[in-house]
Amino acid sequence: MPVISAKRMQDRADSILRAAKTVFSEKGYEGSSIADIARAADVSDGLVYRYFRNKRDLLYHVLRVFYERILVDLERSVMAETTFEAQLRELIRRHLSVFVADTDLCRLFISEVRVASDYHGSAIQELNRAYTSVLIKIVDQAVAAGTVRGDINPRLLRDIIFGAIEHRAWRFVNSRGALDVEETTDELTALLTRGLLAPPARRRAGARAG
Amino acid sequence: MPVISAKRMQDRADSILRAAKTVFSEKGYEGSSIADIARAADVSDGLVYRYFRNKRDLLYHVLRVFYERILVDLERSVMAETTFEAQLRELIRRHLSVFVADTDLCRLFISEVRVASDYHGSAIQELNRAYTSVLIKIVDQAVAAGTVRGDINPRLLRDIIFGAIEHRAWRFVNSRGALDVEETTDELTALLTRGLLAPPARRRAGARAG
Amino acid sequence: MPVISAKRMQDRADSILRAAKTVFSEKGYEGSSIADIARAADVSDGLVYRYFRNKRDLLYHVLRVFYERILVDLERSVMAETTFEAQLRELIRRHLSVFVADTDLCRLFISEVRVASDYHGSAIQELNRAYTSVLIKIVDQAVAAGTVRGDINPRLLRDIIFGAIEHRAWRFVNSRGALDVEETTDELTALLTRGLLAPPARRRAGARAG
Amino acid sequence: MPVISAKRMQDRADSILRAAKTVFSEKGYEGSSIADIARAADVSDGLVYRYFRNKRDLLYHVLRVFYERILVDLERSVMAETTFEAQLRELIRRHLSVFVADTDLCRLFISEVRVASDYHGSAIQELNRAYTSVLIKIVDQAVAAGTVRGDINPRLLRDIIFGAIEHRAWRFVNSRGALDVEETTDELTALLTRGLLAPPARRRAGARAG
DNA sequence: AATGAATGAGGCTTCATTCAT
DNA sequence: GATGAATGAAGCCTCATTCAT
Repeated sequence: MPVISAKRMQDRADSILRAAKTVFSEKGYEGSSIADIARAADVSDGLVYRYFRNKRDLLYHVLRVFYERILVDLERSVMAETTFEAQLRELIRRHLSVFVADTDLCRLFISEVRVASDYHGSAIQELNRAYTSVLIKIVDQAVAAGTVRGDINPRLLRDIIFGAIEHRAWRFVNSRGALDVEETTDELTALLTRGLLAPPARRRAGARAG
Repeated sequence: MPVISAKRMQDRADSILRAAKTVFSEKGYEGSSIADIARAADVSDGLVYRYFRNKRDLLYHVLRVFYERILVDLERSVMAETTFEAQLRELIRRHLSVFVADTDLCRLFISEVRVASDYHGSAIQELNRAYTSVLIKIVDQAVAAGTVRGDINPRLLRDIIFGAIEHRAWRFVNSRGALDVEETTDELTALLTRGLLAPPARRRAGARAG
Repeated sequence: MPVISAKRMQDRADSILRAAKTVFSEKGYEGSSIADIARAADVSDGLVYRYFRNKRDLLYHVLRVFYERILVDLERSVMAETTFEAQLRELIRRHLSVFVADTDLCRLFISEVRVASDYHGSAIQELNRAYTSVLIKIVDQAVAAGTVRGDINPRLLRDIIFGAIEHRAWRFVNSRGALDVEETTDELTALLTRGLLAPPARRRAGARAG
Repeated sequence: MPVISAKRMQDRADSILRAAKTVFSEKGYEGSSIADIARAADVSDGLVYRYFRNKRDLLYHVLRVFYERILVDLERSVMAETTFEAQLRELIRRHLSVFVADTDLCRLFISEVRVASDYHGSAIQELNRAYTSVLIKIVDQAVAAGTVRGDINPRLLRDIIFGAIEHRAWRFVNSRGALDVEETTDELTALLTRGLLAPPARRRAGARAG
């Protein structure tokens, strides 16, 4: 017989988690204090420790919830597309959207977790792996189908795409500018699929004549 | 007449800067204390404040020196190449090398500075801009020369390249694996120039016949 | 009509008391938390406060039970001996055995209670008095019988004996060595009854002659 | 060039040490906070940590100073006596005096340190050993000289004497009664040297005739 | 009667920064 | 110019105790 209902407890935990998400996002991990979070959750300092082992644990839960949210439907919606290019475009669009919608959490992840010594091999890394594995999968399929060149290293490609998006989104976000998700998606997809180089001269023959 | 010579002052400042670089690199910004740095520089705590406004200022100076170092010759050595692809390859190689050689400083930059609210518009950002502008320049030239497709957005390309390298290098660095600079340079250059997609079928016809 | 039977209440109290004994013994008073004890007793934190006023009260009850246990039969078994020396030996043996068997409780008593400001005049002190009074009694009888010198101060003797045993046992206990109860009993009894000094020379002369 | 004179620093350290001695003595180790001690020393909390590694270190320094003080001249003054009995008496007197004069420190030692897991093998234990070794020495000499019975175990005797005194003094101290050092010294010395038992009857015959 | 969630004070310790020397 | 002693504000976390359920 719990003293308060399970729902009430869940609410409390959620409330602390939400508060932590907000505070961490705004002030960074080191810059946030448990007292800040407790105050934001309208809860006593001590209660935070009933629901989370310590400050670090709280951070991980925040990021776990985040990852679980962005993972939902990712694979399904990407695989719903039929061509490699459409799949790639969908993945890029979704990932850009995450950055636009959850900039602060992305920053948190980048600046506090990926850097951390305990990241390698952690549950968070596992979620990250699950997230990026969707890309690996579509590239493998496309290589098998002959759509994508066989000398492509899927893991390098993964780093290119996620690194590029992260960088791109970050810049916009921090310069407080707006990122046009659709346009960026198109440009990035085009660049990746077709490459930088102009087509061979014979196809441009007409242009040369002009 | 200064009580100590200007040269001696410069030596002191350098010594503190060097110490700060080491300590920050090893322990991160929050993890380092002024006392740590002063001890490493064989100087009193108080003296640090004569040369640098505060801990944050010290960090910025460390990164400034770092940037100035990696900027040296960058433009010259890239422009020394004659084709766009060679220029791109050179830029990628150099940037990958920076990550490999100065992992800790890169981490410092990524986790402590780019995140900071005072980064936008700062002197550090200016250096970053100077660093990345080399890429913009070679792309603009290549577009003008018709080597690179005219619909390429040079700023997007910049984010792709630097984002990709950062991501790639970071992964290797944190998984304690070795990053093969030459191989990664080749793969990344190839991917960016030629794109992901396999050439049109008619070009493969010959191969198929073989 | 109580909601639970008196017996059940007693069981609960006993269970808490047993848990407290274990936990206090293992971790010391300050090192133990009510939560520790409640968990060990398989009971809620709050219930502890229904049976005991507070943490301190719990400690006193633990020690009370301890004292009551070691008091049982003490007087009877000591008085069953017929000579003073045998009575003294029995008392020493039993007290040494308590230290060996219940080291942790003894430590608890020494370090947490005897020191406490509320000890003087407390129920625990009363039990301690009852315990040590057995010694006073046999000494008084032996003095009356002429077996023990009349100038002996029984209270000083009491402190000597209990202090000596405590000291001796403590040393062994903390150095993780084994204390030989029988040997220590013999030596201590001999020393106390016969004193330190060698017999006068003239008595040794005869011995030497014999 | 120290910022403040060495003397000033020593004064600070002494002042903190004195404050710690007082506060620990009054409230026990666990009951004292660094803030209490800093306030008593009229110093900031942080300064305590410049002079002492941590709270425990502070406790050990307090006890070290104490031991060094009571060790001074102990051996010299005991060995100045010529007979075993006089030496023993001197040792007992001095030790009783320590308890009377420094009750609180004795309590501190007994309740906080001897109990501690880090006592065994510590510097404090070494000081304790030095202190008690004086007794071992005079007993060994007396045994060699034939004054003390050869079957006496000097280490057992040490525990008897120090245990007895500790117990005796403790009781008085805590009952706020006054301990008569001279009287207790005499009684304890007599008891230990001559033993409890009345002399054989034939020797009392003469006394009876007297 | 029993629970255990909730409180909130308080503990130890660190450290950026200042300023008397 | 240089020192490093001194400050004091936080920070994280624990836990005895209470009280709504």
